[in-house]
Amino acid sequence: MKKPETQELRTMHAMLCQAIADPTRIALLYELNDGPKNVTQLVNALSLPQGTVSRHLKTLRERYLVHTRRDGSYIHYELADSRVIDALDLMRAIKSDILARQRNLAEAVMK
Amino acid sequence: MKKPETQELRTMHAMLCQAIADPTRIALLYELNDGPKNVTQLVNALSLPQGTVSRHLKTLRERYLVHTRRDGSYIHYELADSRVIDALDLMRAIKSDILARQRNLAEAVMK
DNA sequence: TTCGTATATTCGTTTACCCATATATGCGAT
DNA sequence: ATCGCATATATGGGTAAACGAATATACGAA
Repeated sequence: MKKPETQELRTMHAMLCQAIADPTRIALLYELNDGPKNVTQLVNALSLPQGTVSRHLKTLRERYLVHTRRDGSYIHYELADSRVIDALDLMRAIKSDILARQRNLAEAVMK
Repeated sequence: MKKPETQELRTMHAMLCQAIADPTRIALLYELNDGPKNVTQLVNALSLPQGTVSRHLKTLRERYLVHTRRDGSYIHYELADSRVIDALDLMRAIKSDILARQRNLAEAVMK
């Protein structure tokens, strides 16, 4: 009864995951989780070159994880689906557990 | 009160996400979600070259998303943390919604 | 020891991504 | 039209990661 995902669907799945597989884009997504922001605000918040921010926003846009709303000369970006934050939080929790386990291991070795 | 993640932590976060950003590894993780399997079983399940499977398993191992148990000449792989499946499911749900929206859009244009 | 199966790794190549810098475009104001 | 700011994209270079094919290692059985 379990139908296998086609290769194409899995590739799309992977492309979506790839979108969140970069430190800058992770930071951008969390920033946008606080509310819509324009590019300049994101540049200031992350202290990154404007070109870099725009490039990563393009990646997120192309994968439909953010969308834009023009307001005069500003373009406001916002999260398209807050579940991406849930997914990021899950991965972050996994990471924290891995780190905690390694810390415990290190302590055990020290004694 | 919100402490910013260090760059290093965010990089680790991204490395974990990168681990799930490949179609083959996604397939491997879902396979392992059904229960532990050895490499040959995974090779047969996914119809991929053994070298390819081993290489991707190494990636997952290095990031602590799977762990191994040797049993005679077999090495059984199992999920280290089932939350990674939850994260993958979230991303898959997001993907499905994107596809549905595009289908609706296409239909609307047709009429 | 040798053989056969299971798993891992190496090699060479290609593809894809990241960054920084520079340049281009879009829009409001003058 | 031009100026200035906001945003986007193009270019070039470095690095990482993907693949197939081949080879190496680990283990059990004989």
